[in-house]
Amino acid sequence: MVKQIDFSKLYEVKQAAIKVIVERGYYGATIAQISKEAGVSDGYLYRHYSGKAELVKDLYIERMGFFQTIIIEAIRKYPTVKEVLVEAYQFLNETVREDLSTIAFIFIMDHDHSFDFPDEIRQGFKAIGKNLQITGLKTNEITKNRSIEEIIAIVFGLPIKLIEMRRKAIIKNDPVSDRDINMLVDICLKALK
Amino acid sequence: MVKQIDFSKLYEVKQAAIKVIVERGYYGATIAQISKEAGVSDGYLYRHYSGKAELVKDLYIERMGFFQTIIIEAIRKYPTVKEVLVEAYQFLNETVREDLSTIAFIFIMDHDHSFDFPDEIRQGFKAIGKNLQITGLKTNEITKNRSIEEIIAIVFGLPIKLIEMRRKAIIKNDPVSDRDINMLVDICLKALK
Amino acid sequence: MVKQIDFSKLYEVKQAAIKVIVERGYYGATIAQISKEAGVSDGYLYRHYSGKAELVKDLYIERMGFFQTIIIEAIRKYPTVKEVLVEAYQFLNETVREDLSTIAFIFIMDHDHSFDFPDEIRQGFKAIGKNLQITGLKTNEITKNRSIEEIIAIVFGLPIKLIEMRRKAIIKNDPVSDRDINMLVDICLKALK
Amino acid sequence: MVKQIDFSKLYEVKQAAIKVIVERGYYGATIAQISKEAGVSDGYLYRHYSGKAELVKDLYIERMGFFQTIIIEAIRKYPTVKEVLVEAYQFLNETVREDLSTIAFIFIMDHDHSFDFPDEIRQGFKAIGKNLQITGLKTNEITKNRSIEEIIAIVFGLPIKLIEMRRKAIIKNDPVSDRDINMLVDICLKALK
DNA sequence: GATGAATGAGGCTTCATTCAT
DNA sequence: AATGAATGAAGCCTCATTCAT
Repeated sequence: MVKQIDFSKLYEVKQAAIKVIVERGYYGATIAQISKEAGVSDGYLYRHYSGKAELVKDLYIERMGFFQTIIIEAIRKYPTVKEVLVEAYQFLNETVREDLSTIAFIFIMDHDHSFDFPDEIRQGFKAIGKNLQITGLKTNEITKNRSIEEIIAIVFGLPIKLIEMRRKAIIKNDPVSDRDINMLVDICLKALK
Repeated sequence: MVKQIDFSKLYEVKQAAIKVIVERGYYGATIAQISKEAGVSDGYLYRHYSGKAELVKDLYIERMGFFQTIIIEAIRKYPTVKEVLVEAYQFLNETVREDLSTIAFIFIMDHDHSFDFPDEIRQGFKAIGKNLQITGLKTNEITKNRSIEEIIAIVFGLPIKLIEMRRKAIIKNDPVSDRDINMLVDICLKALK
Repeated sequence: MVKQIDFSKLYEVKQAAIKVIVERGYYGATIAQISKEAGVSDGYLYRHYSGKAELVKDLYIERMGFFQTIIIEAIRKYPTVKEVLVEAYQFLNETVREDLSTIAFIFIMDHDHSFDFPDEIRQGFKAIGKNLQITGLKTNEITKNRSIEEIIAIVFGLPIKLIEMRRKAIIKNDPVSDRDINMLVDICLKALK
Repeated sequence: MVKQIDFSKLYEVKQAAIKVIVERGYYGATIAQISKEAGVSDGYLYRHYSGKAELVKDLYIERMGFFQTIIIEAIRKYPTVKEVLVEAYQFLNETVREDLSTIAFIFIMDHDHSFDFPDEIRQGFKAIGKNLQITGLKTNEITKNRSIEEIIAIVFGLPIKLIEMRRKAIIKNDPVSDRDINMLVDICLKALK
């Protein structure tokens, strides 16, 4: 009756899903584990989603969409690409630091080829690329030779690769630091120019 | 007098594994699908590998290791980072064009949190980073502020992200072209400097 | 409000397991056969046991343990070995007549070299042997030359062999009768003296 | 061409089969293991037997039949049941001591309900029972109340149970000794009378 | 609305058997 | 005659999903 209860339960389910998926991967995560972690029954989830796949897709859209929104708003707010990048990477780092698993979850789904990549997220990246390009062209931070696709590759490819390398301990496995972020911004700006 | 092992079958299995994993992800790929695709029996695989995990790990080491070897040899052969990158990306593109899925496969396993990342590949990346740095410092193509980790992130993060974006059709889904490669080399060199 | 565990189903599974194992041996019995015989799904079993081995071990402990309990209580209740044996063999015959296969099942597992013999059952036999000896020495029904081990061999070896012979139809395959039991008691008492 | 070679190979296969079956049970023993142990190919066996089941059945008949022959000959040779039993149990113990696995193999198959018990072995037991009865009635070692079935149960049930108990270490797990055998003979004679 | 007992399709793997050489 | 590479049926088990309560 009272929707509040629902939403908090649903929130628990989502958090549990992220936690378990990060720990064991999408296929390794079972409904039973997620339900237990969330303190709800196995069947509960099916009252809100058609199944595991839908839950995860919704969750991906919600979290990745939020991240995209942050960036889009940063683009609106700041006049330079540099400021946008700093804001975006700071967010990646700070806001998400207390909840690192969300970013890990996004990564996992992002690279799972069995995951049906949502079109709205695709459109979001396109929009970010376009708007970054517009900003960059105005401020001369981005060369006109740089395509939208390249811009996205640079802006997202570098931090993602860095985080991945840390996870795999290629060179070291420290958490990403503020210094790392500044360096990333630096590299991106050079690559964009 | 005795039936000989048919190595072409093994090759078929590997190709099939890559194909199916690229289509459906590691967990989404089943032994039955791989076997069917390869035109062998379900049991065949187990005469050569202890299981699915070993097949995939071996395959990853084989393919990623080959790619690393190409780069390491390019570093030995060429005096500039630019030439190394052109060679490496050309390889990525030409040699692998007829079998683009190998790159996608590597990418998938690369980001799979349940995949036990092979140490020899980790060491390979480290070596590539170090040697690229040495070359780059000599030729002034790489600033001394760029750490080995950042060099690897740049050199591998960008092309991989581009390929991944093409797969997801973020902007377009054309195969990667020579023009794309030249641009990638360009961006990398800027980012390294 | 919630579906209750249907314990009759669990009972059916146990009975089915015994039936199928008696028909085809431990390894010859498949989960599919047991499930079908019990009228439950293949997966049902795994909600109660970690697997086939655990089901069977539990079942063995349950049934053999019950039999041991009967004997131990008979020893407490009756002052002579003869009365204990009559009670025990009657039980073997009457209580178990409608479900003779339980004895066969116990026998199968008893002789299966891959079966991890439960220590509690081992201890049960030891206790029975010791207490029978004590009783028998008091009543002069057991010679002091008879070791505990020999007592157990006699008391359990004879009826079990008889039942086994009936199964294999060495001489005949009638069910064990009251007359058979009296004769068994007789033989045991002679062997013990 | 030379049959000798064949027979020695076949002998190796049989010995290997026994060894592996004793180690891992009938189902646990694989053709691959047996072949490897025997130093022949997997396919070899199928040139002499229709399959695993036939190999094992033949082997059982061969070995159990040999044991039965020993007893039957002992009955012919000796005028008293006691002497027969001593001979039989001695054989069980001494002759087989150097090849304990044969007796273990017989036991395993004997108690495997998936094993199709060979009729000729059944007949062998019947014959042994009958002839023992004839001898025992003559010498007064067996009461006329003792049926053939009971005689077999006593004569085979006791040593088998003892050996089984040793295997399971119910009381102790020493190998069966000469003293044990004398005691067994003693007990049997009492039980038969 | 919520539960969780029960289901059963489908996954991985084993291994007796076949048959080209 | 003998081999052993290859097969594929069949086993055990998992887990997303259903539905009676």
